[in-house]
Formats: sequence, structure tokens, C-alpha cells
Amino acid sequence: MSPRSADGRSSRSAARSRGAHPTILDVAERAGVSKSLVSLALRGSPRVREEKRKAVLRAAEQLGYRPNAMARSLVRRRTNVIGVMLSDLHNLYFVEVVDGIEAEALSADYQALINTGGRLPAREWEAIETLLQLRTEGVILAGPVLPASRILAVASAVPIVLVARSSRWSSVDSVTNDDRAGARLAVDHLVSLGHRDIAHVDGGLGAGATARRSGYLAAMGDHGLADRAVVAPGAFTEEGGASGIDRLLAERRSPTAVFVANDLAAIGALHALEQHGLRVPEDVSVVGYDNTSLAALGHIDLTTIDQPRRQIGATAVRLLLERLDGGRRRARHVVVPPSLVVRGTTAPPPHRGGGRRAGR
Amino acid sequence: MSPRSADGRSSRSAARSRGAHPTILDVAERAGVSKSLVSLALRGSPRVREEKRKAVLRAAEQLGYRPNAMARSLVRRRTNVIGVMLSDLHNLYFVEVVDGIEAEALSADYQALINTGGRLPAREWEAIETLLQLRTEGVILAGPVLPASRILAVASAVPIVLVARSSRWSSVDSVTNDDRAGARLAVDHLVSLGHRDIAHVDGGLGAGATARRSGYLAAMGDHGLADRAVVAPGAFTEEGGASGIDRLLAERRSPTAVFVANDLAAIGALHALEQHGLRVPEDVSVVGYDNTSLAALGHIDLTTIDQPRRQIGATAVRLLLERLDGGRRRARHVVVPPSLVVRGTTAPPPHRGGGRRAGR
DNA sequence: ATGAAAGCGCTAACAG
DNA sequence: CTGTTAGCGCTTTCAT
Repeated sequence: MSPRSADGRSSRSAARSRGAHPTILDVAERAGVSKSLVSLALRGSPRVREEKRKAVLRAAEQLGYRPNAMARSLVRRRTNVIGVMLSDLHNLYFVEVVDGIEAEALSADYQALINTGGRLPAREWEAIETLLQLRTEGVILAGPVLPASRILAVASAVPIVLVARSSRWSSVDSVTNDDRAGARLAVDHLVSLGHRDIAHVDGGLGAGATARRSGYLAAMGDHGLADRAVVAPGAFTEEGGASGIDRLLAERRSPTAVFVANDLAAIGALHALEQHGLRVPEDVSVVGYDNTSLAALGHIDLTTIDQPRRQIGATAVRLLLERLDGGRRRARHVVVPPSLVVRGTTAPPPHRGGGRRAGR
Repeated sequence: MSPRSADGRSSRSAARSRGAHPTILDVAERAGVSKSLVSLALRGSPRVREEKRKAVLRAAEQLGYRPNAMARSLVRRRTNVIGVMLSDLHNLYFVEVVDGIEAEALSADYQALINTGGRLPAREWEAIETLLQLRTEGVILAGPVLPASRILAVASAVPIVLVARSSRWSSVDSVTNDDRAGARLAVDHLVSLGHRDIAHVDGGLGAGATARRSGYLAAMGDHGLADRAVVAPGAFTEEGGASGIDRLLAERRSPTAVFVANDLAAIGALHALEQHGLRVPEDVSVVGYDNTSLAALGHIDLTTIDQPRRQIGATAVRLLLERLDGGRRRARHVVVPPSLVVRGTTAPPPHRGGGRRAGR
């Protein structure tokens, strides 16, 4: 009957004064109702009299009450939070994937919490561990460099979705880009412009580099250009792209076009080409990969292969939710198709270059 | 005496089978000790016999036990987590600030959890609210666009540090760059190269834009160049920079140098200049601001003003910890000094341009 | 050295 | 409709 809380503490206001957050009990006390009624009222249960509800809401408002998500999750045994382990904040590619993740999560009434791994296996592991201890219901691994065994270990505890890293395991879903198809798109575009001497600066050990390389080789073969295919070693960095070009030119290869493994490397290639006195696209055409915001800069204006990154992020969330809500058990490995974005770094080959005009 | 848990549940293994995480009780049961002992052993208390400790550790290992951070935080009444509300993941500036935040937080045994605001007041507010409900002990607001009243409201609940947005409130700490000094650095550099007709493309309503503009004007005045100062309206975007240049040129102003409000806008300016047939730096010099990774691209090679972003992030964490651990009450507003990074977009003015060589 | 018991803030039956 | 009760998983006295 008394407005005082059931556990008979004399006053909670003292406890609150020192930085502590008000609790449901403080609200109950103030509104002159019981704990449970506050809980019900706050979550808008229909079986609370309008009058009381308003009293509770007002008390909460005045106190600046903010529900304690941990306490709530503890009893509900679910957090409605999904974790995102982002291997590298600096990678423009993932930024948009995260956008997609957040939007999709929000619309499914989940929160996405990000922790970064700094591209270091140890830190990635720590980041995931933190997320797991926070009891995120599932974790999306965006571009992990973690060894497979670790990933499997995590997957035994909670649903995992890999982004930009393929998986064949049945306990781990994945959503990846079809890198082979993307490479093919690049080669097809170049060939259709009339290029025949098309070189590739690869991405070394980077994610997707192998597939892009083999896609390039396959496409060249399909166009009857297998004997003209050249792969220069590179990396997913500016220097990687530049050194690939340097190597190509040092070997007296003079391609009229080069397909570079990603945008950043393509920019390095652009610069190296310029340094060697070659104009783009007049003398040589360049195609990148990823369509990051870099490629769209007016100053760069790079023709590139686009991956639908927001959609990739959204798909990752959906895969997670399928396991969480629907209880799906078998793994799904979603492969999204890339597309070509033509900008200013590609054009027909020069007339008296090394390449004859292809028919078309 | 019995290895079975105190609350007499027959077996917990059944509960665990369906996706639930093992608890301290499962470990206790398996190790044949009590709940409390497990807790002690797990946290390495010295008053646990070696033998038991090993048994506990082994049981935990076998079960794949992972402490529930929420339960722990609930009773300890602290989470050891600080929240980071990142207004915009796409802004390269903040990425490095976050690096600094994470490193510093980790070294103080805190975890940093990121939530993004999408540059929308409503979403920022939501992001902060989520962080607060998760009971992060303090929140760093990186580049918020939120109205001041909201920020103050948050500050009444938990320590807040503003990054890249100044504060005069005593309840809110801040760490900002000295934008006026940075602008001065840019002008001084240009003047020392011999430029006198130095224009400024401003950042519109962007954070720090006003200070950079007034720093530019003040510096021009100090060099006796007040009558040559021109400010063209721009924005912190490529288009902003480009349209600023267009405006300048349309008005028949032909500066030999232009100081642009940030790097991205500077790149837009670079491009616009080129479109107008002007070479950089031969015909006109360009200076940006922020020294984002864009500026360092070989293809861009932009002279710019650097802000020590990692240090800014680290400082923000330290300010938070001062309030958390030390109980500091008075606000601190830290201002970090910028520095000049000379790259390839600045050079002496052309001989027969509009500018006479300044003495030096 | 180890266990029992009492909560942290909240939800969810279950009673009235 | 509203209050009581019993925990969620963990830490922490307080006994033993």
C-alpha cells in the first residue's frame, strides 16, 4: 500500500545522487505503484489503467529514467544486439557494408555494435570475444584475417556470417562478391573497346585476389587472348599497384590496358603510369575494383567494378536473422554479382599502339 | 557436498544444448566446486588452492565457458566500456580518431564500443541512447550534429567528451583542433612562397569552417593583405570545393593560391582548376585541411594542414577517464595544435601572374 | 580455503 | 488491473 518500495529501503534518492542511474524502483516509488506495474507501463502493456500509465511515464521522465539494457537482457535471455567485427576501419570497402548492416539490423529491431580488429588476428580475436561476452546474438565478421580454426570455434557458440571471405563450412554462412565474374566484366569491357594487350596487376594475398586473377585469366582465354595475358604481382595498396606497373614496364610489356586488383592499387597504377609519361586513357586504359568512394573522385574518375556493398551488409544481417529467428541450420553461401561502372580511365586503345582494333 | 549445484536443478546440460551459453554454475558442477569458488578461481584470486583452480579452469575450457559481461556488470555496477558515437563513418577524419580512442581505451582496460549516427540528429540521439542503456560509463561524441540541448541532457547522465565540436559548458569536455592556427599556417606557408593573392574557399556550415575562415582573414590582415582577401562560399565536399573555384573564376578573381576548407573540398578545387585549364601548382597553389589519407594519395599529393587525430582520440579518452576515475568536475577544453604538411600542390606563384614575388 | 546467501535491475508468471 | 514472487548469471560479504 505504501508508495515505498517493497524491499523497504528507506530512500533511493541518496543512492541516485552519486552518479548512479535511477532504476525502475525509483520510478515506482515516485509514481506510487509497484515495480512490475512500472515495467508493464513502460513497455506499453494494454492492461494498465491510463491514469497509472501516465503517472509512471511522468515519473520516469522527471527522473531521467533510462532502462538498463543489461538487466533486461539478463532476464529476457536475449539482447537484440548483433556484433560486427570490422577488421579494418580504414578500408573504405567495409564502411558501406556497415551502413547496410546497420540499416537492416535496425529495421529488424536489432542494434548493431561495432568492434574493430585492426587487421591483427590477436586483436580481432579480442574484439570478437568482447562481443560474445556482451552476448551479442550473432556476429558478422567483416573481412577477418583470423585463422579458420578460430572462426569455427566462434561459430560453435553463436551464428556467424563471413563477409568478403568465403566459407565452405556448414556452420558458417557467408556473403561474398563473385570476384571471377567481376574480373570477367573488366576484361570484357576492355576487349569491347578494342584492347587486346590487357595486363593484370594482382592483389597478392588480399581477399579475393586469387579469384580476380583467375577470372582475368579465364576471360582472356575465352577471348582467345590467353597468350597475351600477363600478371604482374601487386597488392591492395597504392604501392602495390605502382610497383606492378613498374614491373610491367621494366619487362618491356606495353599493354594498352591494365586491370588492377582494387581501386587503391589502381590509383597507384594511375600515378605510376603518369610518371612513366603515359597518359590515361589515351595511351593506356585502367580498370579498378570495388568502386570505393576514391574511384568516384573527380580527380580520379576511375572505371571500376562495383560490388553492392550495402546489399552485402543487409544480406549478412538477414542470414544471421534466419538462424536466430527461423532456426535455419544448414549454411548458406550467398554470392552477389558485381557490375561494371564506366568512368574516365578507359577508352579505345591508341591507333598505333601494340593492339589492332578488335572487330565490333 | 554434492557436486550438484546449490539450487538443486537436476542437470544444466539440457539447458545448454539449445544455443544457451554455459554459466558459472555449469562450470561449478563440472569441476565439483561451488559457484563462488569458480568466480574466484576464474578471476585469479590468490586464496584458491592450486588444485581446485586447475580443475575449474579445465572445466571452463571444456565447456567453452565465456563470462557473461552483462551479469558481471550488473553486480559490479560498472561495465568498463566507453561508448563512441560516430556521426559519420564515411568521414576519413574520424576513422583515425577512433584508432586513437581504441588504443587508449584498451590500455586503460576499457573497451570502446562504436555506434554510428549517420549524420542525422535523430539517429545520433538513438545511437547515444543505446549506448547509455548499455550503461557505457562515458560517451565520446565524434562530430555530432546534435543540438546543444540534447548534448547537455546526455551530459547530466554520464561524462561526455566532444570531439571536433567545441564546448563552453562546464559539464562537457571537448578536444578540438586550433582551426584558426591551422588557417594561419596555411596562409603563412603560401605567403612565404611569395603569394599575395590568396583566396579562401570556405566550408560553409561545417565544423570548424567558421574558425578556419576567420583564421584566414586574420592571417591575411597580419601580412598586410587584408584588401586582397577573398572568401568564396564552399562546403566540406568535392562539389563545395569545385563550386568555390568556379565562383572565384567567374568573378574574374585570379588568385595565385587558394586555401580550401578541407581536403575533400580541396580535391574538388583541384579538379575544377584543371577543368579551367589551370595547372597546379604552376599556375595556382592549393592547400587543404585535415591531412586525411586522400591527401597523401600519390595522384593527389596535396599540401595540407594536419591534425593529430590519433592523439585527439587518445586525449578524449583520457578526459573521460579523469572524470570517471579521478572524479574531476570542472570541464576541460583541450585544443591541439595543427601542423603544416607540404606536398606537391604548392609552389611559388608564376612570374607573370597577378602576384609580385614577396621578399624572403 | 570454500560455501551459503544476498542481491545488481529487470521481466514474467502467478495470484489476488 | 495491480502487486508478489522468483529468478537471469554473476560478485561479494560473511560464515564455517
